[in-house]
Amino acid sequence: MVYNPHEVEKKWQKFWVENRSFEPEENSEKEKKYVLSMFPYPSGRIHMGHVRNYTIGDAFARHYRQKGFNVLHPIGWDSFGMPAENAAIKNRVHPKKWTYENIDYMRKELQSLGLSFSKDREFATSDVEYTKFEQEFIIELWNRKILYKKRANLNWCPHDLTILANEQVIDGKCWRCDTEIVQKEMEQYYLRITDYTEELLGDLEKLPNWPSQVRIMQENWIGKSKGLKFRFKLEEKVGEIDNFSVFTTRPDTIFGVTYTALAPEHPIVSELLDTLPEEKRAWIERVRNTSNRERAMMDKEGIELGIFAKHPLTKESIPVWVANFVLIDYGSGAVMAVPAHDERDFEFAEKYGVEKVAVVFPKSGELPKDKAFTEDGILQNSGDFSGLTSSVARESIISHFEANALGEGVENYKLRDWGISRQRYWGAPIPLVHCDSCGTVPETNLPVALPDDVEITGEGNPLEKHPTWKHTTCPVCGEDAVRETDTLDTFVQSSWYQFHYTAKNPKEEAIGDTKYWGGVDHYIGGIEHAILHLLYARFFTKLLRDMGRVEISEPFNHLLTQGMVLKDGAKMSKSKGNTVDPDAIISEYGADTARLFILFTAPPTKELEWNDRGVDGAFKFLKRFVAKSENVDEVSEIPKFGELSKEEKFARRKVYEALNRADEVFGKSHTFNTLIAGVMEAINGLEKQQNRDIWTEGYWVLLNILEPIVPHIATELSEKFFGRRNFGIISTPEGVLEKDEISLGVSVNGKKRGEISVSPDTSKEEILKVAKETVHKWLDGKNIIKEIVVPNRLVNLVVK
RNA sequence: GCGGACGUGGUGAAAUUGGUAGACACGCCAGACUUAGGAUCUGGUGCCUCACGGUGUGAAGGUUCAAGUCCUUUCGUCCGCACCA
Repeated sequence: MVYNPHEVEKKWQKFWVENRSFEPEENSEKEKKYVLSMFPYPSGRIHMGHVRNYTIGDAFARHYRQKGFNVLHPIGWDSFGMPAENAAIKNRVHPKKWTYENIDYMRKELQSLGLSFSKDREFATSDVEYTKFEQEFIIELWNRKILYKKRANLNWCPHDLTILANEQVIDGKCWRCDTEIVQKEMEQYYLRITDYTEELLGDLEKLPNWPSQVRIMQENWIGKSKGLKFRFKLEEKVGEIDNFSVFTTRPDTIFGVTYTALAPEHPIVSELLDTLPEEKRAWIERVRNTSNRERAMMDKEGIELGIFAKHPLTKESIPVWVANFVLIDYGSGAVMAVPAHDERDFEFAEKYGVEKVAVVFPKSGELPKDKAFTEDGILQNSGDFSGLTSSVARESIISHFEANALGEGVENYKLRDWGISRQRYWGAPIPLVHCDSCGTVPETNLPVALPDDVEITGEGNPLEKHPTWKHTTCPVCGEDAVRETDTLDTFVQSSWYQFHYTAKNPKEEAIGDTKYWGGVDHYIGGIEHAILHLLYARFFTKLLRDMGRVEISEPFNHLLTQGMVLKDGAKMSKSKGNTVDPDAIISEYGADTARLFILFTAPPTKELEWNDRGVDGAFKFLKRFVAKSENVDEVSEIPKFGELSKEEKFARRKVYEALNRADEVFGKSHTFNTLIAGVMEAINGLEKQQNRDIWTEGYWVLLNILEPIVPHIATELSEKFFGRRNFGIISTPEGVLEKDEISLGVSVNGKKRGEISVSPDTSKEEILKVAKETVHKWLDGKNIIKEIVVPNRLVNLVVK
């Protein structure tokens, strides 16, 4: 038989579509498996990263179907977002048209890979039905006060009249028009993710099947730190304000405070602004207009406000500064500064000649002169706390503050509330209406759909500029009112899409039977989503749970983060010109070759270096495998065997070892490369013998193993020889894995000196006898002082 | 700076978790069969050595009968976060 991938692949892809082969069963008694690869953004064409992502997921899905599970393996489209608007600007094509044409094209591309997706459950997040369900959630979140409005500083491009995300600001300039970005205070919508901080942090421990790397990244992102929060009383009131609070993780250094510093946005600064000399005011304004990211690159700078606060313990007078390194949205936007024990404070104090007071000293050695001593040590010059170690002092000082009502031990987090409004057209409208008499109220007539007749120029928000869209009536009082023109961050859509797939009709139901389908059993995607998407989806799951919509707290039971696909050592990208087009590979070699290469070349979590020769090797393997079918007979069950030769037994053993490895690989290690290697070993074993029954049995089993990996050719061969009866659970015959003879390495003093072959039931004494004969040359004239026999492994003789 | 991962042949990688290092492939070498086929098949292939043998998992130590695997130090590569008080 000659391998003709294109014919075979076309045939089975057609068959699968016509037979609706991959729809999950309803009301099934079977155990479920939910396999999901992260859905793609419909950018136009699939790339090798997609091929890898969906091949891995498909292998899981097909494996579990064979094992008798009811498998949900869906696909959808993350179809809102900026690229559609950029395409609209560049090519004067409507975002909707561009998006849905891309989806149609990419759907065909994915189909050509033979992926076993449910057709019924496919949807795009820009579908108006999806928008409607999402808006219902958003309104409930608004009513529950999880969604709220607040003013905040944002990156504003004065030319394009739009807010930019941090990653769209390049060197302080707009990525599109190169205009200097300013910070603009605007009203934005936020989701109160900080209400769930502790749960998001604590539940990471309930995710043992997530890579620890991802859990650690989320933990760092949440950024919990423990410390002391206390107030500095101002010596004179500023307006109505007579104090400000600070947070420190180093209460043990509190006697070393020589100044305090406020963020430029701090209320005290705003209150004093008009009274300050022109140059100081200008400096504050300038820093306020600088993004956090840029502030981080600036030198430490500040100005003295001319006001003083009282140290809570020493009662000394402490000057109050404004500094560019103090962030308004962490802690309370103010810090106590200890230049002797903090690098930033040190740098600042050096620059402005502020005094440094050392209060923590190293347990051994000298205090450094040219830098801050930031490690723990022993306290001195610290009143009653002198002599304590830093860690003890931290506890005692916090207790002292609490006992005297001066402050309290608190936990602080880096995680901020999630800003979800975007001033863009191609997104889900926030379904709120602003009414002069009723305030901001939810729209009752959902969905709030996007208007089609828009002009997209990149300047301003097209919804804002639309002549009629935003004008509506108040759903409460019926008077004229204005729609919210912000749309939702696209991460909102991808935070709950995994539940939408459980709906058997995605147009009618937001969420289906999650009692049955529960969380995703295998979630596969790129490590680049380690924080944002995966954190937001975890958050949204908890929200939906609290709204009574799902029964679970975590959406993804098992997470597999795939490595990147590289070419010539670098990530494939158009700008580098090192891309490999999946369509070209499929038309040259077929989908099965592409799938086999991708799974064989590297374990899925590692980077995969694309290698044309390797692809060729995968193709050759399939060709050779198909050619070997000449040794196989058509049967409807596995042949039975009597006495077998050594080679025949070896071949059978290799075949069943591969079968057992399949369970290990799909269930635990996910190293498909070793599974394929096992299949290759089995074929090499089969080739060393001529028994047609052994070949037939081997083919029966190996096709079963290979079907999740190379489904088209495996199904074709299975149909031809076995009527596809071999796609199910195959048990391992008793004794087939046993060896007649085992080989043991023989070492003397840990160095390998020989090898022996014995039958597995050979006694330890006999093994030692043979071993000693084999390596007698190394034993002559020496005394054996220890004999170690490791069953099935080796013999080690220790001599002197 | 902080956090994490990883260093094994010419290349991609294995190694049942402390037990015969380099499975399985790619490449390369030799041969066979062919005559234009994406060829195929057989054998060989860590390094040094004609060989006996020696040596070998980034480097250096250590623990152990035994270390790619555990510990210490060190060098290098990659990733994430980064003025978080």
